[in-house]
Amino acid sequence: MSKPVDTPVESHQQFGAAFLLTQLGTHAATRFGERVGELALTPPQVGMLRLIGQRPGMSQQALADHLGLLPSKVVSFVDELEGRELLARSRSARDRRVYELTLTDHGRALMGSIREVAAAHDAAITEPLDDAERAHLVKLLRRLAEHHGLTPGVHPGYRKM
Amino acid sequence: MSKPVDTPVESHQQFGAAFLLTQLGTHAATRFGERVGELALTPPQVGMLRLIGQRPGMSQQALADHLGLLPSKVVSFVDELEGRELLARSRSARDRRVYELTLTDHGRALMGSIREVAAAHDAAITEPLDDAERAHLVKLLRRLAEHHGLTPGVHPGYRKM
DNA sequence: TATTGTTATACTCTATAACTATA
DNA sequence: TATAGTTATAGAGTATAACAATA
Repeated sequence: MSKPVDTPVESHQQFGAAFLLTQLGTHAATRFGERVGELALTPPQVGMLRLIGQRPGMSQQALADHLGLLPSKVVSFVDELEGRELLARSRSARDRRVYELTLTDHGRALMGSIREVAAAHDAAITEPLDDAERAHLVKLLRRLAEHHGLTPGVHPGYRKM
Repeated sequence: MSKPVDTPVESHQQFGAAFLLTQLGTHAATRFGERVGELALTPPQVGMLRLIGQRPGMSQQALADHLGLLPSKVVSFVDELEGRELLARSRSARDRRVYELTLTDHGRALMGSIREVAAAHDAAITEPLDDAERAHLVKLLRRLAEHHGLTPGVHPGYRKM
Protein backbone atom coordinates (compact mmCIF):
# COMPACT_ATOMS: atom_id res chain seq x y z
CA MET A 1 0.00 0.00 0.00
CA SER A 2 1.30 3.47 -0.89
CA LYS A 3 1.96 5.46 2.22
CA PRO A 4 1.40 9.21 1.90
CA VAL A 5 4.71 11.07 1.69
CA ASP A 6 5.56 12.72 4.98
CA THR A 7 5.80 16.29 3.78
CA PRO A 8 6.48 18.89 6.46
CA VAL A 9 3.24 20.68 7.06
CA GLU A 10 4.68 23.97 8.17
CA SER A 11 7.92 25.92 8.40
CA HIS A 12 9.09 28.05 11.28
CA GLN A 13 7.78 31.00 9.25
CA GLN A 14 4.35 31.11 10.76
CA PHE A 15 5.29 30.79 14.42
CA GLY A 16 5.74 33.87 16.54
CA ALA A 17 8.28 34.77 19.17
CA ALA A 18 6.34 33.24 22.05
CA PHE A 19 6.22 29.77 20.57
CA LEU A 20 9.85 29.92 19.48
CA LEU A 21 10.80 30.91 23.02
CA THR A 22 8.89 27.93 24.39
CA GLN A 23 10.57 25.57 21.97
CA LEU A 24 14.08 26.90 22.44
CA GLY A 25 13.65 27.28 26.18
CA THR A 26 12.58 23.67 26.57
CA HIS A 27 15.39 22.53 24.34
CA ALA A 28 17.96 24.58 26.25
CA ALA A 29 16.67 23.32 29.61
CA THR A 30 16.81 19.71 28.45
CA ARG A 31 20.34 20.05 27.10
CA PHE A 32 21.50 21.79 30.26
CA GLY A 33 20.01 18.99 32.33
CA GLU A 34 21.92 16.45 30.27
CA ARG A 35 25.16 18.37 30.66
CA VAL A 36 25.00 18.78 34.43
CA GLY A 37 23.77 15.20 34.59
CA GLU A 38 27.32 14.26 33.67
CA LEU A 39 28.35 15.86 36.96
CA ALA A 40 25.64 13.72 38.64
CA LEU A 41 23.59 16.83 39.40
CA THR A 42 20.08 17.94 38.54
CA PRO A 43 19.31 21.55 37.52
CA PRO A 44 17.65 22.39 40.85
CA GLN A 45 20.68 21.03 42.70
CA VAL A 46 22.86 23.29 40.60
CA GLY A 47 20.62 26.19 41.58
CA MET A 48 21.01 25.27 45.24
CA LEU A 49 24.80 25.04 45.07
CA ARG A 50 25.01 28.34 43.22
CA LEU A 51 22.81 30.10 45.74
CA ILE A 52 24.62 28.66 48.76
CA GLY A 53 27.91 29.72 47.20
CA GLN A 54 26.62 33.27 46.88
CA ARG A 55 24.97 33.43 50.28
CA PRO A 56 26.79 31.14 52.68
CA GLY A 57 24.76 30.37 55.78
CA MET A 58 21.45 30.30 53.95
CA SER A 59 18.73 28.17 55.55
CA GLN A 60 16.85 25.36 53.83
CA GLN A 61 13.67 27.38 54.13
CA ALA A 62 15.27 30.35 52.36
CA LEU A 63 16.52 28.03 49.63
CA ALA A 64 13.02 26.65 49.13
CA ASP A 65 11.59 30.16 48.91
CA HIS A 66 14.18 31.49 46.48
CA LEU A 67 14.06 28.52 44.14
CA GLY A 68 10.38 27.69 44.46
CA LEU A 69 11.08 24.21 45.78
CA LEU A 70 9.06 22.28 48.36
CA PRO A 71 10.85 22.22 51.73
CA SER A 72 10.56 18.43 51.78
CA LYS A 73 12.37 18.30 48.46
CA VAL A 74 15.11 20.56 49.75
CA VAL A 75 15.65 18.07 52.56
CA SER A 76 16.33 15.21 50.18
CA PHE A 77 18.54 17.31 47.90
CA VAL A 78 20.56 18.61 50.85
CA ASP A 79 20.79 15.07 52.22
CA GLU A 80 22.33 13.90 48.99
CA LEU A 81 24.69 16.84 48.48
CA GLU A 82 25.80 16.63 52.11
CA GLY A 83 26.42 12.90 51.67
CA ARG A 84 28.66 13.71 48.71
CA GLU A 85 30.41 16.33 50.84
CA LEU A 86 29.55 19.16 48.48
CA LEU A 87 27.90 21.19 51.23
CA ALA A 88 27.70 21.15 55.01
CA ARG A 89 24.89 21.66 57.52
CA SER A 90 25.62 23.46 60.77
CA ARG A 91 23.09 24.45 63.41
CA SER A 92 22.65 28.19 63.73
CA ALA A 93 23.78 29.51 67.11
CA ARG A 94 21.07 32.17 67.07
CA ASP A 95 18.15 29.91 66.16
CA ARG A 96 18.79 26.28 66.79
CA ARG A 97 15.92 25.21 64.52
CA VAL A 98 17.71 26.26 61.35
CA TYR A 99 20.68 24.86 59.51
CA GLU A 100 23.24 27.18 58.01
CA LEU A 101 24.34 25.74 54.69
CA THR A 102 27.81 26.29 53.27
CA LEU A 103 29.81 24.85 50.40
CA THR A 104 32.73 22.59 51.20
CA ASP A 105 36.03 22.97 49.33
CA HIS A 106 34.89 20.10 47.18
CA GLY A 107 31.61 21.91 46.54
CA ARG A 108 33.41 25.11 45.57
CA ALA A 109 35.60 23.15 43.18
CA LEU A 110 32.53 21.59 41.60
CA MET A 111 31.06 25.06 41.13
CA GLY A 112 34.06 25.73 38.87
CA SER A 113 33.12 22.77 36.69
CA ILE A 114 29.51 23.92 36.69
CA ARG A 115 30.55 27.34 35.42
CA GLU A 116 32.53 25.68 32.62
CA VAL A 117 29.57 23.51 31.69
CA ALA A 118 27.27 26.55 31.69
CA ALA A 119 29.63 28.50 29.43
CA ALA A 120 29.92 25.60 26.99
CA HIS A 121 26.15 25.22 27.06
CA ASP A 122 25.62 28.88 26.30
CA ALA A 123 28.08 28.74 23.41
CA ALA A 124 26.39 25.65 21.98
CA ILE A 125 22.90 27.12 22.17
CA THR A 126 23.89 30.37 20.48
CA GLU A 127 26.40 28.76 18.12
CA PRO A 128 24.97 30.04 14.81
CA LEU A 129 25.13 33.67 15.97
CA ASP A 130 28.11 36.00 15.75
CA ASP A 131 29.12 38.10 18.74
CA ALA A 132 27.04 41.13 17.79
CA GLU A 133 23.95 39.02 17.19
CA ARG A 134 24.43 37.16 20.45
CA ALA A 135 24.73 40.45 22.34
CA HIS A 136 21.65 41.81 20.66
CA LEU A 137 19.68 38.66 21.50
CA VAL A 138 20.71 38.87 25.14
CA LYS A 139 19.65 42.51 25.26
CA LEU A 140 16.19 41.72 23.89
CA LEU A 141 15.72 38.68 26.13
CA ARG A 142 16.79 40.63 29.19
CA ARG A 143 14.16 43.26 28.43
CA LEU A 144 11.50 40.55 28.22
CA ALA A 145 12.67 38.81 31.40
CA GLU A 146 12.58 42.05 33.35
CA HIS A 147 9.20 42.97 31.92
CA HIS A 148 7.75 39.66 33.09
CA GLY A 149 9.32 39.93 36.51
CA LEU A 150 11.48 36.83 36.20
CA THR A 151 14.00 36.42 39.00
CA PRO A 152 17.59 36.47 37.72
CA GLY A 153 19.13 33.04 37.94
CA VAL A 154 16.00 31.18 38.96
CA HIS A 155 14.48 28.68 36.60
CA PRO A 156 10.71 28.98 37.08
CA GLY A 157 10.22 25.27 36.53
CA TYR A 158 12.20 23.95 39.49
CA ARG A 159 8.97 23.23 41.29
CA LYS A 160 8.46 20.20 39.09
CA MET A 161 11.95 18.69 39.04
CA MET B 1 16.14 39.38 66.14
CA SER B 2 17.30 41.41 63.12
CA LYS B 3 16.66 39.52 59.98
CA PRO B 4 19.18 40.11 57.19
CA VAL B 5 17.75 42.36 54.49
CA ASP B 6 16.74 40.36 51.46
CA THR B 7 18.99 42.04 48.93
CA PRO B 8 18.83 40.62 45.41
CA VAL B 9 22.01 38.66 44.92
CA GLU B 10 22.29 39.11 41.22
CA SER B 11 20.87 40.98 38.26
CA HIS B 12 20.05 39.59 34.85
CA GLN B 13 23.40 41.06 33.77
CA GLN B 14 25.44 37.96 34.39
CA PHE B 15 23.19 35.41 32.75
CA GLY B 16 23.71 34.39 29.15
CA ALA B 17 21.30 33.77 26.34
CA ALA B 18 20.82 30.08 27.13
CA PHE B 19 19.59 30.67 30.64
CA LEU B 20 17.37 33.55 29.57
CA LEU B 21 15.85 31.32 26.92
CA THR B 22 15.13 28.64 29.53
CA GLN B 23 13.51 31.17 31.84
CA LEU B 24 11.43 32.91 29.20
CA GLY B 25 10.53 29.65 27.50
CA THR B 26 9.23 28.14 30.71
CA HIS B 27 7.35 31.32 31.52
CA ALA B 28 5.81 31.49 28.04
CA ALA B 29 4.81 27.82 28.17
CA THR B 30 3.19 28.24 31.57
CA ARG B 31 1.25 31.31 30.51
CA PHE B 32 0.11 29.65 27.30
CA GLY B 33 -1.07 26.65 29.32
CA GLU B 34 -3.09 28.97 31.54
CA ARG B 35 -4.62 30.72 28.55
CA VAL B 36 -5.72 27.59 26.70
CA GLY B 37 -6.82 26.19 30.06
CA GLU B 38 -9.63 28.75 29.86
CA LEU B 39 -10.79 26.86 26.77
CA ALA B 40 -10.55 23.65 28.85
CA LEU B 41 -7.63 22.44 26.75
CA THR B 42 -4.08 21.41 27.54
CA PRO B 43 -1.17 22.43 25.28
CA PRO B 44 -0.74 18.93 23.82
CA GLN B 45 -4.46 18.83 23.01
CA VAL B 46 -4.05 22.13 21.20
CA GLY B 47 -1.17 20.60 19.25
CA MET B 48 -3.38 17.65 18.32
CA LEU B 49 -6.26 19.81 17.14
CA ARG B 50 -3.92 22.01 15.12
CA LEU B 51 -2.29 19.02 13.44
CA ILE B 52 -5.59 17.29 12.65
CA GLY B 53 -6.86 20.54 11.18
CA GLN B 54 -3.86 20.69 8.89
CA ARG B 55 -3.84 17.03 7.96
CA PRO B 56 -7.37 15.67 8.14
CA GLY B 57 -7.46 11.90 8.23
CA MET B 58 -4.33 11.59 10.32
CA SER B 59 -4.07 8.43 12.45
CA GLN B 60 -3.53 8.36 16.19
CA GLN B 61 -0.17 6.71 15.62
CA ALA B 62 0.93 9.53 13.31
CA LEU B 63 -0.22 12.06 15.90
CA ALA B 64 1.82 10.33 18.59
CA ASP B 65 4.89 10.32 16.33
CA HIS B 66 4.63 13.96 15.29
CA LEU B 67 4.00 15.30 18.77
CA GLY B 68 6.18 12.90 20.72
CA LEU B 69 3.25 11.61 22.74
CA LEU B 70 2.72 8.06 24.00
CA PRO B 71 0.04 6.26 21.97
CA SER B 72 -1.82 5.44 25.17
CA LYS B 73 -1.96 9.12 25.97
CA VAL B 74 -3.28 9.95 22.52
CA VAL B 75 -6.12 7.51 23.18
CA SER B 76 -7.27 9.35 26.28
CA PHE B 77 -6.89 12.79 24.68
CA VAL B 78 -8.82 11.68 21.60
CA ASP B 79 -11.45 10.09 23.84
CA GLU B 80 -11.99 13.39 25.59
CA LEU B 81 -11.96 15.57 22.47
CA GLU B 82 -14.29 13.17 20.70
CA GLY B 83 -16.62 13.23 23.71
CA ARG B 84 -16.70 17.02 23.43
CA GLU B 85 -17.40 16.66 19.71
CA LEU B 86 -14.33 18.62 18.71
CA LEU B 87 -13.05 15.81 16.52
CA ALA B 88 -14.37 12.58 15.03
CA ARG B 89 -12.94 9.08 14.62
CA SER B 90 -13.79 7.12 11.50
CA ARG B 91 -12.38 3.75 10.53
CA SER B 92 -10.14 3.85 7.48
CA ALA B 93 -11.59 1.92 4.56
CA ARG B 94 -8.10 0.90 3.44
CA ASP B 95 -6.83 -0.35 6.77
CA ARG B 96 -9.52 -1.09 9.26
CA ARG B 97 -7.09 -0.98 12.18
CA VAL B 98 -6.59 2.78 11.97
CA TYR B 99 -8.84 5.67 12.77
CA GLU B 100 -8.93 8.70 10.50
CA LEU B 101 -9.24 11.78 12.67
CA THR B 102 -10.99 14.92 11.50
CA LEU B 103 -12.16 18.12 13.12
CA THR B 104 -15.88 18.69 13.53
CA ASP B 105 -17.42 22.07 12.75
CA HIS B 106 -17.28 22.75 16.47
CA GLY B 107 -13.61 21.79 16.48
CA ARG B 108 -12.85 24.10 13.58
CA ALA B 109 -14.63 26.92 15.36
CA LEU B 110 -12.58 26.29 18.48
CA MET B 111 -9.42 26.47 16.39
CA GLY B 112 -10.43 30.05 15.65
CA SER B 113 -10.49 30.84 19.36
CA ILE B 114 -7.17 29.07 19.79
CA ARG B 115 -5.61 31.24 17.11
CA GLU B 116 -6.90 34.34 18.88
CA VAL B 117 -5.52 33.15 22.19
CA ALA B 118 -2.16 32.40 20.57
CA ALA B 119 -2.00 35.84 19.02
CA ALA B 120 -2.85 37.54 22.31
CA HIS B 121 -0.27 35.38 24.05
CA ASP B 122 2.41 36.31 21.55
CA ALA B 123 1.60 40.00 21.93
CA ALA B 124 1.75 39.75 25.73
CA ILE B 125 5.07 37.94 25.77
CA THR B 126 6.75 40.42 23.43
CA GLU B 127 4.90 43.45 24.79
CA PRO B 128 7.92 45.62 25.64
CA LEU B 129 9.33 45.35 22.10
CA ASP B 130 8.44 47.52 19.14
CA ASP B 131 7.68 45.95 15.76
CA ALA B 132 11.23 46.13 14.46
CA GLU B 133 12.64 44.60 17.63
CA ARG B 134 10.03 41.86 17.61
CA ALA B 135 10.86 41.02 14.00
CA HIS B 136 14.56 40.96 14.77
CA LEU B 137 14.00 38.68 17.78
CA VAL B 138 11.94 36.27 15.69
CA LYS B 139 14.67 36.19 13.05
CA LEU B 140 17.34 35.32 15.59
CA LEU B 141 15.19 32.71 17.34
CA ARG B 142 14.28 31.10 14.03
CA ARG B 143 17.95 30.75 13.19
CA LEU B 144 18.56 29.02 16.52
CA ALA B 145 15.52 26.75 16.18
CA GLU B 146 16.60 25.63 12.73
CA HIS B 147 20.17 25.12 13.85
CA HIS B 148 19.03 22.83 16.65
CA GLY B 149 16.69 20.90 14.39
CA LEU B 150 13.51 21.82 16.26
CA THR B 151 10.33 20.81 14.45
CA PRO B 152 8.16 23.81 13.55
CA GLY B 153 5.08 23.90 15.71
CA VAL B 154 6.00 21.06 18.02
CA HIS B 155 6.66 21.75 21.66
CA PRO B 156 9.49 19.37 22.63
CA GLY B 157 8.04 18.93 26.10
CA TYR B 158 4.71 17.36 25.18
CA ARG B 159 6.04 13.97 26.23
CA LYS B 160 5.64 15.00 29.85
CA MET B 161 2.24 16.70 29.82
C1' DT C 1 1.26 29.57 69.11
C1' DA C 2 4.41 29.72 65.17
C1' DT C 3 8.35 28.04 62.58
C1' DT C 4 12.38 24.81 60.91
C1' DG C 5 13.40 20.77 59.34
C1' DT C 6 11.78 15.97 58.76
C1' DT C 7 8.99 11.95 57.73
C1' DA C 8 4.97 9.44 56.15
C1' DT C 9 1.30 8.96 53.15
C1' DA C 10 -2.17 9.55 49.81
C1' DC C 11 -2.44 10.87 45.23
C1' DT C 12 -1.34 11.49 40.52
C1' DC C 13 1.19 10.53 36.58
C1' DT C 14 3.97 7.86 33.49
C1' DA C 15 5.70 4.22 31.11
C1' DT C 16 5.48 -0.51 30.07
C1' DA C 17 3.63 -4.23 28.65
C1' DA C 18 -0.28 -7.21 27.73
C1' DC C 19 -4.39 -7.64 24.75
C1' DT C 20 -7.80 -7.29 20.35
C1' DA C 21 -8.52 -6.73 15.83
C1' DT C 22 -6.85 -6.36 11.70
C1' DA C 23 -3.08 -6.78 8.16
C1' DT D 1 4.45 -12.05 12.20
C1' DA D 2 3.65 -7.17 12.59
C1' DT D 3 0.93 -3.03 13.53
C1' DA D 4 -3.18 0.32 15.30
C1' DG D 5 -5.52 1.14 19.00
C1' DT D 6 -6.78 0.00 23.80
C1' DT D 7 -6.52 -1.29 28.62
C1' DA D 8 -4.30 -2.57 32.96
C1' DT D 9 -0.74 -2.07 36.05
C1' DA D 10 3.52 -1.34 38.41
C1' DG D 11 6.65 2.22 39.47
C1' DA D 12 7.91 7.05 40.11
C1' DG D 13 7.11 11.30 41.49
C1' DT D 14 4.42 15.08 43.92
C1' DA D 15 2.02 17.44 47.24
C1' DT D 16 -0.08 17.37 51.72
C1' DA D 17 -0.21 16.95 56.11
C1' DA D 18 1.46 15.18 60.51
C1' DC D 19 5.48 15.37 63.70
C1' DA D 20 9.62 16.77 66.88
C1' DA D 21 12.46 20.44 68.29
C1' DT D 22 12.92 25.09 69.10
C1' DA D 23 11.34 29.86 69.24
